Amino acid sequence: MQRRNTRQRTLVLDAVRNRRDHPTAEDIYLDVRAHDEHISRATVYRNLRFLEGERAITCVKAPGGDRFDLRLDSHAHVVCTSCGAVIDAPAPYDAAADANVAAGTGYTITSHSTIFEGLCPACQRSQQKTR
Amino acid sequence: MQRRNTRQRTLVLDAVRNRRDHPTAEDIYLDVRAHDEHISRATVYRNLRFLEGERAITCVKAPGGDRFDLRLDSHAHVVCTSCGAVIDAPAPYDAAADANVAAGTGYTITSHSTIFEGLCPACQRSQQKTR
DNA sequence: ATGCTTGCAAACAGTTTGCATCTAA
DNA sequence: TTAGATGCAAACTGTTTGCAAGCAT
Repeated sequence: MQRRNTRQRTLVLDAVRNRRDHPTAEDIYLDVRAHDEHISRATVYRNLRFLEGERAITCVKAPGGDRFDLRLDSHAHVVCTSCGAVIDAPAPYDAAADANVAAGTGYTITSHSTIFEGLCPACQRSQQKTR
Repeated sequence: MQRRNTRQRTLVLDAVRNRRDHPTAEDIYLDVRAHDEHISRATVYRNLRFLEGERAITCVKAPGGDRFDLRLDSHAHVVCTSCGAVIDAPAPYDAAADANVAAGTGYTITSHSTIFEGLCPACQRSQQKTR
């Protein structure tokens, strides 16, 4: 299998690179559309999966759909339960936990992911107004 | 709003109670179907969400769909990347992490969930055979 | 020239919803 | 009696796939 550098593939990778806010596949699609009016959603999805497989990007499984990220190291995320915003969490990766769970379950653990849930500052403010 | 104890609602709750393996909505639907040939998928989904809202059950966001659980305390899970099995992880809930992330981000953190990924013992064996 | 990639549309999985009917309280 | 609950089918969201045509190598 040969990797080909198509214009579309480059556009998708660049779109992920140009964002720091964990975009959804749809976000990337819209960004790429701004550069190429004819690219299809299928191509964007295929390339996101392809780049994920190549470990050029990673994906975060958030409620409401996958989010993509340039960061390659495992790290936790915070999701706003109101607006859906996703940011990196300032929490260290606990590698020892993987070993402990492996020992306790018999599973082979490759990694773990942690998602914190809460309200982002903006949504905290707008909820105060409402009440 | 009044909560009504319909036969269907009871069947759904009982079905979750009778399983210890984090069933999907479809699993529950099939179990309930065994007792009532005419119950609809919509009713099962509605009742799962309803019971979740009442905090009678919890749901785990696993790849491939939500999994339901009788346990009400926050706890980590292990997902087999090959067969999709979900089990409870023998890992303590780190409440201090919530406070740390809240302090570091300005978010109000309500909780976090951790999902370990790896291969269950059965899939480890079958992968060895294949190679 | 070869075969990986694309665009399109259709298929798909999981879940939710509109609506007329039914039923628990 | 009546508001909440059901069953059915259709809608919906996010994502994947079959296929003929296109393009990187």
